[in-house]
Amino acid sequence: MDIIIARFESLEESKQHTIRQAALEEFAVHGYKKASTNRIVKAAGIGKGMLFYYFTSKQELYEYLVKYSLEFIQSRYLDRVDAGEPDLIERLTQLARLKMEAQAENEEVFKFSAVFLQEGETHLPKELAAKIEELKQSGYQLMYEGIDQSRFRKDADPEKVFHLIRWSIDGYQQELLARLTGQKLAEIDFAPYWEEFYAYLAILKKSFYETEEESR
Amino acid sequence: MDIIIARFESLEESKQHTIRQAALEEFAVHGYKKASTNRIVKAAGIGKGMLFYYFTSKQELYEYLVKYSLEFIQSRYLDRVDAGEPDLIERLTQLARLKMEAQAENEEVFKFSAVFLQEGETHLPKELAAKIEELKQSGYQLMYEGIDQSRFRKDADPEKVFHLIRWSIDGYQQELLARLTGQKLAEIDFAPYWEEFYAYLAILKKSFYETEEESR
DNA sequence: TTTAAGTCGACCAGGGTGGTCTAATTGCGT
DNA sequence: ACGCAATTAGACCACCCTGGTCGACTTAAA
Repeated sequence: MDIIIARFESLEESKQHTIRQAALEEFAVHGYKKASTNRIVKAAGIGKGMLFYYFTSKQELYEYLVKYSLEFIQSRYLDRVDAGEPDLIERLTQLARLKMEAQAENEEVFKFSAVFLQEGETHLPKELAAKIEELKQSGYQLMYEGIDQSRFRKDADPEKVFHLIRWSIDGYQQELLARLTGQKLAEIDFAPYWEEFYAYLAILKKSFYETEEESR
Repeated sequence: MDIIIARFESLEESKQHTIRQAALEEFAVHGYKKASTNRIVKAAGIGKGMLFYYFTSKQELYEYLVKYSLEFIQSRYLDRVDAGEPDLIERLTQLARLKMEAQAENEEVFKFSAVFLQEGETHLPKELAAKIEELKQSGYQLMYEGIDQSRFRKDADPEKVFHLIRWSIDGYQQELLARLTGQKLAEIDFAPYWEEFYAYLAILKKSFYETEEESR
């Protein structure tokens, strides 16, 4: 099989990209079972024969895409996070910024990953399923580990404050993404949104962190 | 057509319910196009002929379900909200509680409504599309209108505080629903969750509302 | 000119589709 | 007890789309 995938990998990058994006989108929208190889080749602008020349089967194509996505998310997103940052808001801001950047670079990968994370081990060899679990774990740690909760206001359960801050930031991110549907992420000037975002963060800090002027 | 749907409506309620739930679930999971009438009749335990005896076509079945869901959401959820409540947290709490109750009563309706809200006007006569728009509008008003923002802390943009509180509450609700997947909502004792929820609300109030003891 | 890699899309068998129809059963009015 | 109409089941239909194959054709290198 590697012999065959090699055929795909020795294509010029732009062609690989076209095919990959078409396939990622098809699987992202329809899931494994209902994805259609016919639609993929049409969207990619290649003949049916080529897809099965590059990949022996739908299954193999799917596995290739999962592998590709895992590597992309790892290298373009998770690896760039500074896990040493103890301040929750700083950490989440970093996560948000890096995720947004990675998403702007290849939105389909993230949409597709939502699908295979949800579809689970079906259609996948355990070797790949294990890698997915690894990634999940890794993401979880990046979000929850090594946060200094002593900065939160003392009159509230820090665990809960932690969650409230996370939900707030997720909420903003989600709403922004919804507001931006239809536009190409890569072409958007995010500066004003980051400004807006920082205004929200300032309120979060004022509200949930121990205030410095308390000794007045 | 009404003549034909009447056949369905004069069935005994429990049978109507079985068929309706099977159809709601099928459309909720697969969307209009990919939903299968074969799977519906199998899940409902009736013969193929019956479905097209009660409803002339897949299309008509779909429209019936949309109509049913709109009425359900309106009467079992939106109509029960007290739009006079000016306190944001109270209002959102009410919304959350009523939605949870309605969802426990018929979860499929909510899953299905997510689908037809997203699929939009496709497969629907404008008359029904208009009703959907009405419902959206109505829900929007219930969430945003008549809120007294003067209760928020004065040192932050009330608009932003408003959003932060909403995102927090949505976040909790979403996470709870995720934690509870697989269980029958109707069989769950929500008491401990409400307690937890109120603890979050207390923190939100402490953090985002004008504190009463500021004049100390 | 020969050879081999690359490319295409018509084609295949199989399975699923929404919808129809026949034939059997049931229930009711008499 | 009879007959008629309402109800029911599922075999069946023509059609469409599926993943995958294959032979014909082009290109490029040797």
